Amino acid sequence: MILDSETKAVELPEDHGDELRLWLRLLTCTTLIEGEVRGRLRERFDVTLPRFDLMAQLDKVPDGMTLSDVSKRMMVSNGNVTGLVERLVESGHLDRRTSDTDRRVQVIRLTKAGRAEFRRMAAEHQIWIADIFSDLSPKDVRDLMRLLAKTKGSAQKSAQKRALQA
Amino acid sequence: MILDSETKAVELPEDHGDELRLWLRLLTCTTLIEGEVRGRLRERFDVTLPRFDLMAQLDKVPDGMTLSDVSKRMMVSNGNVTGLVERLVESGHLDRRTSDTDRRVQVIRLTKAGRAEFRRMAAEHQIWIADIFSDLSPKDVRDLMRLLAKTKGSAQKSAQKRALQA
DNA sequence: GCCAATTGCTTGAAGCCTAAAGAAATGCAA
DNA sequence: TTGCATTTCTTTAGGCTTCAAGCAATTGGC
Repeated sequence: MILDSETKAVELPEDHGDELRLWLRLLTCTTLIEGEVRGRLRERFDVTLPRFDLMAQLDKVPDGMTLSDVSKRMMVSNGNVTGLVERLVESGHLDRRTSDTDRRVQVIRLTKAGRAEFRRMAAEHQIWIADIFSDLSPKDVRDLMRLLAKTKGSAQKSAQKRALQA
Repeated sequence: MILDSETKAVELPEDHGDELRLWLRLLTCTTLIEGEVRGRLRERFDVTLPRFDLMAQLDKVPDGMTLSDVSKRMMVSNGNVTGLVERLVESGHLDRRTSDTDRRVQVIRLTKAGRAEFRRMAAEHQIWIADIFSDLSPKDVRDLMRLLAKTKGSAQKSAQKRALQA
């Protein structure tokens, strides 16, 4: 039986196994690397990965960000950020104040000590990452960057589609 | 100042920015897709991603696996699996018994209902994944598979190196 | 100015996750 | 056989994470 592309509408069971295998491999890579980074951050600096990630976001901006901004950039829920920030303020890494123009808004920044601490960690972190990817050639890295950009776009489109239906 | 490759030993600050950017992009892709899948599993089947993943592992083997096996395959801690299994046994998806030959070992399997439920979810899940990756050509998929395999190998090597030092 | 909708954040309940310590069973070597 | 190391799993403490509900402040339409 031969079918042309128009016939798709009848919903034949297509083969989607390749995409599934790709997704599982992507997930494996990320889990593996994440675990490795988490372990090194812990044993070397006694810091958790989420704390490090949050500080990384703040290091990019001198004047701080709102909790919502952090939440969007880290792609985690608002409530999650509330707790993380709480602990990092407690430990003296972060500085938090209410916005002058909008009293709902909390602006957080790295303290001087927090920034110094982060820079120290980030320097090593970058070397770990380079080591983890060291078998990849510069071309591999470029190709991966391109393909992952395409993947990201595709995933966002798909997510967008679902969001509209809901 | 010109330096040849021999001079690396003096530890010049090399440029590792590309690898870092690659890692962040990889992480973004995974987080994005994971969130999407988590949301769909929740709204469509009221199941969590870890539960689904655990059931996926068990669906591959008819005779069940030990908790340690599951733990290794899912790349999560032992204690984590203990809790997950507990809840899935409670809900009737899993069957658990102590090994006949080694009383330390717990063997878990999908129940009949659990397997049916999983198959139902997996069928849709696979379509979601295909949709999420739908902008990628077959060649893109192949290339990504290859590059991620290389990445996985590289990361494992790096992790291995660290494990030996410790 | 007033009210409804929206926005920014927090809280609470439930579950996920890790690292570390501990209990039970096994295996192996003296 | 005895004793010690190892393996398998559980427990505990602490932290991360989501979702949903809720509160407070702001915005926009009238």
